[in-house]
Amino acid sequence: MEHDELGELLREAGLKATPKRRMVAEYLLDSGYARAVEDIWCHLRKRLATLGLPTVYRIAEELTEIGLLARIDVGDRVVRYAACQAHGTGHHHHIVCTGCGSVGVIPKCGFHRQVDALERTTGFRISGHRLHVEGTCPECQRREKS
Amino acid sequence: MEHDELGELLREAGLKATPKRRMVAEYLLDSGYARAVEDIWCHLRKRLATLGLPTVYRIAEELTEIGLLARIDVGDRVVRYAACQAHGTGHHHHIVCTGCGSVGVIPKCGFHRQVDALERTTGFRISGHRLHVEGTCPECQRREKS
DNA sequence: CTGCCTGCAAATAATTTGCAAAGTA
DNA sequence: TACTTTGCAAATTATTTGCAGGCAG
Repeated sequence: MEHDELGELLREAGLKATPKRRMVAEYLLDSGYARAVEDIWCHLRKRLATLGLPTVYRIAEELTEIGLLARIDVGDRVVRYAACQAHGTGHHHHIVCTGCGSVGVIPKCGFHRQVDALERTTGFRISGHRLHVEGTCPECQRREKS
Repeated sequence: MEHDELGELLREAGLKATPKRRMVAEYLLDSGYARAVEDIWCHLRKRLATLGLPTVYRIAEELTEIGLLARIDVGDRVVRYAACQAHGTGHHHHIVCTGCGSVGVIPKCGFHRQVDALERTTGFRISGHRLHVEGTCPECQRREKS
């Protein structure tokens, strides 16, 4: 038997490697898109009819907690999840296609360089930040031209 | 009579300068805090019992549309609104105190310098971004020490 | 006076929770 | 076996909508 990477990741995090957790993780890892919980559920239900919506909510949160997924907030008040391709590589942000929801990685974040100056000018002690970038992915650009 | 700045702003935007719109705007302009719609409503209702919650929702959105308020998204799924102190001064972001909700301005945003490089490396055409910074405001820092 | 504003009541819609049954290690 | 995970049904909660009456310009 080969290295069951996903299973190990889950168990290391103290989660049991159940089929449903695997399904959700694998679906998003393969897809490369940010998906609403309901979308994930609709898709996976075709394979496994007994999958419950609350379960998908719970799993998505757990997988986000352990860094496997990223919460993507497009601004409608629907939380989406995407495979965090930069899982384990440290601080980074995501760029999301407004057309199709595909997600890219922004590996370097220049913001930390501004933090000192900002703390001085605002008086705030800065504890964290979140950058949301949107645009059009290469594929959707191609589609536009036609 | 003096310059009714707020009234003018509203009318210029094509909105009637009604007392309720003024109340919401003035409350947030004075407060300096990010407030959930329900908080705004609870506060203003003491003065004006007939104020409806849906009205506050509508007004907050309108005032955001015209740039007077800013939508603040703390990550719980409750939309908050704050006076946009940098109203009219162009692109900027906000820093929000996790303790009390007070809001500061981040006048300069270094992100545009990264856009070109990022478009090249990701292939995305970038159309916009949103930076959310959190921290502890000076007052809450003082309070912590005691 | 005319059309924009607003209150109220009710509808949505996403997400959460309780609990008993089922599955993993 | 012991503890985690999950399904289902129902509850929550923020936000939205429809519509009749009210108010600013």
